[in-house]
Amino acid sequence: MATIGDVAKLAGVSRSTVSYVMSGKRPVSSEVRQRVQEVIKELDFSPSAAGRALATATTDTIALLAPMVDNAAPEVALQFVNGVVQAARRQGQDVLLATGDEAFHSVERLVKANQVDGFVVLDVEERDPRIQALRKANFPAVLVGMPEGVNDFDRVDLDWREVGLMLIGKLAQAGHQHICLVGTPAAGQDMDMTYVNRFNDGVQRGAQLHGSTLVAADASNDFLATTRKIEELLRNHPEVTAFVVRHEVAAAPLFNALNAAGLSVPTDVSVLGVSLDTMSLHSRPISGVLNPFREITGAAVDLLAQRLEDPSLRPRTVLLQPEYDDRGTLSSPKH
Amino acid sequence: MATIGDVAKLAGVSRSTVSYVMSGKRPVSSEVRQRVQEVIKELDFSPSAAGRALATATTDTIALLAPMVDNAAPEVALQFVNGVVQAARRQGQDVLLATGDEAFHSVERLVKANQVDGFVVLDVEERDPRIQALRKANFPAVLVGMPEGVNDFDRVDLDWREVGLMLIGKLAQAGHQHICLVGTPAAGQDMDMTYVNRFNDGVQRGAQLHGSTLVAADASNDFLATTRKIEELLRNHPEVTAFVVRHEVAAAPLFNALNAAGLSVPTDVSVLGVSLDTMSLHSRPISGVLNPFREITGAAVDLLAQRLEDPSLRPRTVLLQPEYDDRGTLSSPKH
DNA sequence: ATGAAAGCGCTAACAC
DNA sequence: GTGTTAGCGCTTTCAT
Repeated sequence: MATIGDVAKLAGVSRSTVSYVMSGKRPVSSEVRQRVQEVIKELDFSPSAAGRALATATTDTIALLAPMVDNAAPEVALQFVNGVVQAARRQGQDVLLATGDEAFHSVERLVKANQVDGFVVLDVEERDPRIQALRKANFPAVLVGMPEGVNDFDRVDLDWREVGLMLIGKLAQAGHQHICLVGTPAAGQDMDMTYVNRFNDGVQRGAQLHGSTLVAADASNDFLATTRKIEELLRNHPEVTAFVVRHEVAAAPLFNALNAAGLSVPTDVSVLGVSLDTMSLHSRPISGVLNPFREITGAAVDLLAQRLEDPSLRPRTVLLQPEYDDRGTLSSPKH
Repeated sequence: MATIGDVAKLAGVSRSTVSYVMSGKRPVSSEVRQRVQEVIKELDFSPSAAGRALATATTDTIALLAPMVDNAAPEVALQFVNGVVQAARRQGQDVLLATGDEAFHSVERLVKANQVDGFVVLDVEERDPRIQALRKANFPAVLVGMPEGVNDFDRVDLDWREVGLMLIGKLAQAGHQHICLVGTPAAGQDMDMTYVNRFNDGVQRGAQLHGSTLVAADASNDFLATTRKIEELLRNHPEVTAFVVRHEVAAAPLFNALNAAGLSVPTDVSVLGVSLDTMSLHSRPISGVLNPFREITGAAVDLLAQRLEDPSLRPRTVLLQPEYDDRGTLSSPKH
């Protein structure tokens, strides 16, 4: 590979001039610029990342910490990962991916080796150990999620509380009194995800506001087990006329159980929830809100990029508001 | 951050000695080694990735090219990405992730900037442009997939032809004559994925061997559309007694259609396919083969690591053999 | 067994 | 507007 020295020699200028032509950080006469650019093309030169990193103490790479806990919906996780990568490239950044345990343990390592300029933290939990590590390292980072009382980091998320309120509100408005929430905090390891609490908060508050009665059905990533849970609930709570799912994963077993019980949607019962896309892979589409993963990841990367530009920025929180999306799974209950 | 110079000074040795203590590339007296290691601990020193990269022309980072085409099953894609990352860490490598268009266009960029040591290529297609780019760059790479006639790269994949043969064989053995293949090559953009052709090959060959009659039903990532396709097929081909799905994504709409038609599995019809895990998220588990994503990604990263050690290695192909997994969705057809 | 010094490729402060 | 040069942090050859 050609180096900046090769370019300089062939163009008959100094290496710094080549550097300045590329960065534009100081004026270069147009003839020289022209000539240098030609040589760069000719030699197919592109600066070595390592050389640049060493000189600037900057890598143009961000780390993406994505635990991808088993319990979370894999299709959702993938969209977030993909969204971050796409957004990062738009900012001229590459993405170093850490998953599983590494997502939790690599902060120190990456910081100490100066391998990345900043972090995007996915699946943030309350009292997340990564927050401590990041704080200690005093390194640019943005959290996707809203751990309580953490106001020294940039945070981005969907306003899950508002989602809960909205969904219950819609159901109450349609006349539903007895609502089943599929996927309770007790359901799995994702109970510590910040969004779960906020969503449940919104749901509780909505029920309080509208005088709805709530019952819960556990959901897991086991189709059959979840189906059984819901069938059990249908037996024990025949008064339930509506279901709310926190995400699409629970939709397939829910429809499966409803089907088996001979209940049709929305004639007999209504189903609302958060889905990933307008098109559904694993069940019929449900009314409710679309997860704005593109907006979330875009905002996260933008916040991080701004912070890299100006580290003194004070922390900001972006709370995206949900929009209701009608897919025909909501109607008024029969009497 | 401390540098190697700080360590050297504090330990009263030269920088090279510190370097050699870390690398073990030349003997160091145990007293000196001891002392140096203490200081390293004390200063919490860890070598700068950039400095090391510049000196060694090595980054300890591999690029993961994961197009994540819309059509592919996202949960499958995620497992592959995760698998590669985990395996890479075991080899002491970090992973730079490129998705979408970037997965196709970043090869030159990453190679020229010397940002990575090698590539893992996911979702390989026949006549994949990345193969050309990689060949031109003459850079270490391993393909997950088996493009025909490409024998100058390491390749790893499940033996999809054998999968097709096995599934049809199982069905034929149970007495099924009329089999529906859900998700044909015509179904989507994934028609160029190398595994699709090989799977279909195996299925065709199996049908030929056992004298089975095949019909095809298109599957897409639209639940409702796929459901309709299958319902249509059930009407037009009442003789069909068994279904084969290429992956779980098609299972949910298939069961949905079967349900609606009042057909139960395996009493009325049998269902076989490739699933991701023993536990199913979106439908009841199906008999067939489990996608050995962990073995595939592990082998891919191992091959790459070996090639990084010794670039002169001649290209190898690893074809993992499928194992049959019984989940109770296969039985003999009624007469 | 250890040290001195060159060099990896780049940027930027300092000349002019 | 351009060139010279020091230096980023590390590895490794050459001396001793």
